[in-house]
Parts: sequence; structure tokens; C-alpha cells
Amino acid sequence: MLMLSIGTLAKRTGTKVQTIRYYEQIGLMPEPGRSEGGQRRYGAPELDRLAFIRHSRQLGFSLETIRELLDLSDSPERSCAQVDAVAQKHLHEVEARIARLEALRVELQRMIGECRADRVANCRILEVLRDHEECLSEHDRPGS
Amino acid sequence: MLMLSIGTLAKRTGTKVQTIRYYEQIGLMPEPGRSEGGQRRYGAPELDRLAFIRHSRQLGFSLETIRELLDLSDSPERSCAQVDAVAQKHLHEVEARIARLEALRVELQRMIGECRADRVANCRILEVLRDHEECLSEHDRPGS
DNA sequence: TATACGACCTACAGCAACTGTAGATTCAAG
DNA sequence: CTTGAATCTACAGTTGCTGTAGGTCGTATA
Repeated sequence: MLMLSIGTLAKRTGTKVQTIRYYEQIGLMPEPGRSEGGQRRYGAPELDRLAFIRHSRQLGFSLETIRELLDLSDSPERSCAQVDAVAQKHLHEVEARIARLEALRVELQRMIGECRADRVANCRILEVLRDHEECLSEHDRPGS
Repeated sequence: MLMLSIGTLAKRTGTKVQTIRYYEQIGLMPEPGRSEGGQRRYGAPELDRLAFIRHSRQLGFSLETIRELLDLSDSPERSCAQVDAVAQKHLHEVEARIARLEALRVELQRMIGECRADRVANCRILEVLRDHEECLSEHDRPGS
């Protein structure tokens, strides 16, 4: 049966070694078996689990949400409505983030487009930044 | 002349009190004068500076970038090309973020749209998360 | 078989940009 | 003068890692 060192597991999943240890520390990955000398040794289930985690991260799910998803996938008899709800919620968050960033983009473009000055003293960009009233839209924090 | 307590300044700028102290700690806001009893007292220049900072934050600039911008705005004779470049760079970053999130949104929608199962055991969403090959697009980390 | 060197180990600090807490002091209104 | 809200300092916690220091292990080669 296959037994991987942490470095090999890292390479296979595109993860950093420290990140794997971090996932173990927060209980997202199980404590693996060890070699004689005390080094971590992983099998296929751990490989799958880590792949799941990494892929979910790439899709923007938080570690907490991934924990939920992993729990859900451990009870195959359950309705998948909950999984659906989690994914839907995340989609809505992504859409909200896009909307905020779009508003931001528009504001930045306007600000930049207006500046025809050459000296800092007359720079429209700095004026806009100084004075919120110059903004057409109310923007809240981008929140990433 | 106007003299504001930290709480009043906070209210005027939509900032939390602790955030103002934090900005002082990292040198983004100057050390203000103090009352007899040692409480911070702010005048108009500090109000302006904080408003600039907050507004820039709302537009998504990092504190480091805001520091730059504040330095630039202190030398009014200088060319505003640098200010322009900073803003342009930020705009490009925002655009890149939007693009990444858009790709994410598409992938999430596809994943959700495909799931017609009722049991977790057959849930397409979980299958997609398990297997990267199911993804149409290569996505890198959303990076917010 | 000895040894070198990369991979691994633990433990902890640091990043961004705040936010929250505890316990003590000060300010302002009544 | 009292009371209660606001302020003070100092520090811990958030998210999701990443990097470092100082030591140990594993294995390929001579």
C-alpha cells in the first residue's frame, strides 16, 4: 500500500509542507501514522482528503466551511440539500464581492479619468481621496 | 479652534476608536496632543488626514499604499504622475480580482447547476470538489 | 558501512488590518 | 460631588497560512 512522506503529499496536492501540518494542527487533517523515526506517513485516504480541501480552497471556500462539507460527505445517506445550501451561500457571497469590486472599479476609473493635472497640488485623484462628497456612489468597504 | 476627543473623531469619520489608535501605533496617524488627564485631542488636520485614510481604504487601497499617497500629497510641487501610477496599479489589481472571482462564479454555478441528486452519496457538488479533473477551467486561488 | 545532504521534526513569530477584552483612570452632566 | 460614559494601556484573537531556528532522520553514494 502506498505510503507518502509529507513532502511527497505536498507535491501531489500542490500544498506546502507547513500548510499540511497546519491543517493537522487545526484538526482539518487527521494525525497520520509515523515512521520509526517519527516522520509522518500518509496513505490514500489522506491524499483524497487533502485534495478535497485544496480544491475547495481554490474555489474560495473557507476552512470552516470545508470542515462542514467534509462532515457532510461523511454521511452518504443524508440529503444533499445541505451541501447545496452551503454552495449556494458561497456563490452568493462571491457574487456580492464581485458587485462591490465592480462599483470600486467604476469609481477608480472615474477618479483616474478625471485627472489632467501635472502637479500634485492640483491632482484630482488626491482631491477625490480627500473628499468623500466627490464620490458618485456610496461604497462600503470592499471586504476583499 | 476645534478640539475633538477620539470618540468624536471616530464618529465624524466612521472609524472605530481602536482603529484610530492602531493607525497611530503604526505611524499612519501622528501622535496627537493630550488633555490634562492624558486623553487624545485632535484638530482639523488630523480630521482631514483620517478622512483621507478612511476614504482610501473604502476604495480598497492598502495601508502601505495610503502611506505613499499621503507622502506624495505632502509635496505639492511634485509631478502627479506617481499618484496616477499608484491609482492605475490599484485599478489593475481590482480588475484582476474581478476576473478571478468571475471565473470562480462560473465554476460554482456550473457545479451547483449539475447537482440533481438527493443523497450525499451521489452529490455532484461533492464529486466536483473531490476531483479537480471535473473542472473546466484551471482556477488559481481566488486571493479574495 | 560511513557520511553527507536533503527532508523532516517542533515550536514559535509574523503578515494585514483590524477587533475585542480587562482593569484602571478621566471627563462631563446633573 | 457623584455617577456613568468615555478614555487609557496592554495584550490576545481573527484568517490562512508562511517563514525561521535549531535539531533529527532517511537514503544515495563512495
